[in-house]
Amino acid sequence: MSRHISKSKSKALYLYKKAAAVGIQKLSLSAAQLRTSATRASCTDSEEISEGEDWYASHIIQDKDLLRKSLHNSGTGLHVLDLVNRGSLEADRTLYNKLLNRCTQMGRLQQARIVHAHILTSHFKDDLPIHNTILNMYVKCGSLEDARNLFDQMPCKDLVTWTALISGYSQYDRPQDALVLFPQMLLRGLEPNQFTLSSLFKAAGAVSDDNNKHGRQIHAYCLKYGFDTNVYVGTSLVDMYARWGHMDESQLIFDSLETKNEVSWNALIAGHARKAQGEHALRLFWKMLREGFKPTHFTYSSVFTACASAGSMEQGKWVHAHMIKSGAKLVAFVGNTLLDMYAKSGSIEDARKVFDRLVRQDIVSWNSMLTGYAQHGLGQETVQRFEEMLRIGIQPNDITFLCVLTACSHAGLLDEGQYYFDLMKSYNIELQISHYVTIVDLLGRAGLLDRAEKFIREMPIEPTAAVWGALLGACRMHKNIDLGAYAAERVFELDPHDSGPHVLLSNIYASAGRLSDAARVRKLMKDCGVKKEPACSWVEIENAVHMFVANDDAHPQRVEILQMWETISGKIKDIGYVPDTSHVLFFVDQQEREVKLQYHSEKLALAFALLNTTPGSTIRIKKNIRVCGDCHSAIKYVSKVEGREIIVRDTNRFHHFRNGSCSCRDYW
DNA sequence: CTAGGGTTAG
Repeated sequence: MSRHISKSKSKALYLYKKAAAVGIQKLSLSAAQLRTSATRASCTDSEEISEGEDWYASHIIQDKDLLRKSLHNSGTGLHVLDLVNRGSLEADRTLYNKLLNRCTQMGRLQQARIVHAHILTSHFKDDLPIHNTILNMYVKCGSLEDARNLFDQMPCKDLVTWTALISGYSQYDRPQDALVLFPQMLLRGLEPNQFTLSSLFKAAGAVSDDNNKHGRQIHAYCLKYGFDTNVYVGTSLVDMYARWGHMDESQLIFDSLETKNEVSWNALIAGHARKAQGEHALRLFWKMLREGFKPTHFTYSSVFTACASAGSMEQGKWVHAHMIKSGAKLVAFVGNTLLDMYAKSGSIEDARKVFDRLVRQDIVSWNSMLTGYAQHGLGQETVQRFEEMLRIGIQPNDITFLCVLTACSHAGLLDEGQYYFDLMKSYNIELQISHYVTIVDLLGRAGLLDRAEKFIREMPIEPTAAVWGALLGACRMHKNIDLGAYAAERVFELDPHDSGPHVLLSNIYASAGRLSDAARVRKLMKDCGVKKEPACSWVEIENAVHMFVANDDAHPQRVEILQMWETISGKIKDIGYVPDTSHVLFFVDQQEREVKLQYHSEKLALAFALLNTTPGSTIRIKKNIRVCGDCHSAIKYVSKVEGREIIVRDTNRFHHFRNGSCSCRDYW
């Protein structure tokens, strides 16, 4: 008996080696690679292999229960192949499926290749379902190269084969590869099913080619064959249109869904959140609850993002309370968006509380927290927390450094900024254009305009419009006309459609009294068809966000708002406020200029907030462009005379006004 | 055997 075993053992080993060799060719692997795979497999699965040896020692394995028990252990269970090789075990479909599933679940590519090689020597070498499973396994292990090789080598393919590869490409961010497979599949006479279509829509949502041709064509196909009633297909359609930014169509498809689930709602809500339509996203969230759907982590994550973009902390708090009641754990993926919501809607303290309560902080949590400190102008705090992060061994990434550099720039920490820029090399972090922009900003804000220009000239990569734009901004701040005009020219060349540089340059001229040059730049901007985004401010009062544009005369409370500003304006002039008209570019007399200034949107929002909030409460205003010098000065005085804390969120930072001064120390 | 939704910067 024992002689028989040893004979069959050597024969099996010979076959296995041959099997591996055949597998090598089919898999386009070198023999060396496969040997490495095998070695690694035995290393990582060493426990199982020794366990396998024990089994071998205890004679022939025919007991199926014992086999099942072996597969219940952790690891891929690869050692059972040795038993097959030794002739102690018959490899049937179930066994191979179990091994393949195990490799898939654990994402073990090396072991997956070994099982594949083994199958090629068995009588399943031409079996279609088994090969589909192998293909799926490679996809789930993240190796689309292995998946594609196998796909190309399969003489017979069915719908599942094609769908598995299409879904692989769509999941791993190769939408074009997924989309080109579809017509090829149709040419071979195969028709898609709901699995194929939902993968294709996911892929199509990630590309926006000419008028989204691919996605729309597949949508038409889908309608023709009636697959759109499937909830997966329907949801992927909702998501596809949402990713293209076509929220009306997305909503239309959503409304037409016969069956919806929480994923459908999430796709729609996330779409609005991505487009910064926070109010809309929130309305949908409450509607989702009313209709009896249970929010998931995905939902909360999108809703907090929506609140962050809308700056609506009050509603964000309600949603937060709702999440706490639902008993959901504060995991990083959701917690990070919650943290960001508090930071962006003005409460760095609450953001910090969320950070401390997270189940586990990841790199995004740290980055969000640092960004929060940086945007609130807390430069020292940012640097300290960053140092703490390094001390406890958290590996920073490119975004971390961007936060820290931005913080240094905004807080005027010149030396620290340069030090951290150099430090990036020792953390092996690739310097990106945004890091260079921040350094130009850092030098420029500090008034070192020549050094900033020299830095740009010596950059190892080609400067972009953003780099010159940072220099231009610094020139405006320090009123350097010549260099500013030069920087502006570079920006016009590199990005002719941005209104920012035109506005900045005309501001530079205007503040130097060169009003005809200012007007010339304005005219140039108009002639080139460059459009300036209208300036707006928002303020949240009792769960509703109110919007204001400059010189708003359509507002229902218009008269009261203007009266309120008159009163305030008088009060702050009494304690020293002098309207600064240099930020206004119109050819008007002094009196009229002052009128224009008074109606800047943040002033209207502030007056409205003073009318509609209780005395002493904090006022939070959001702006879509930078606050002008005059408004900044006026708000400082208002914070003093009214005894209010006023928090203004700019496009890139926060201003905390309290008792006559601002957290930015007039440096922004 | 094959399918859909979520985070940080600028």
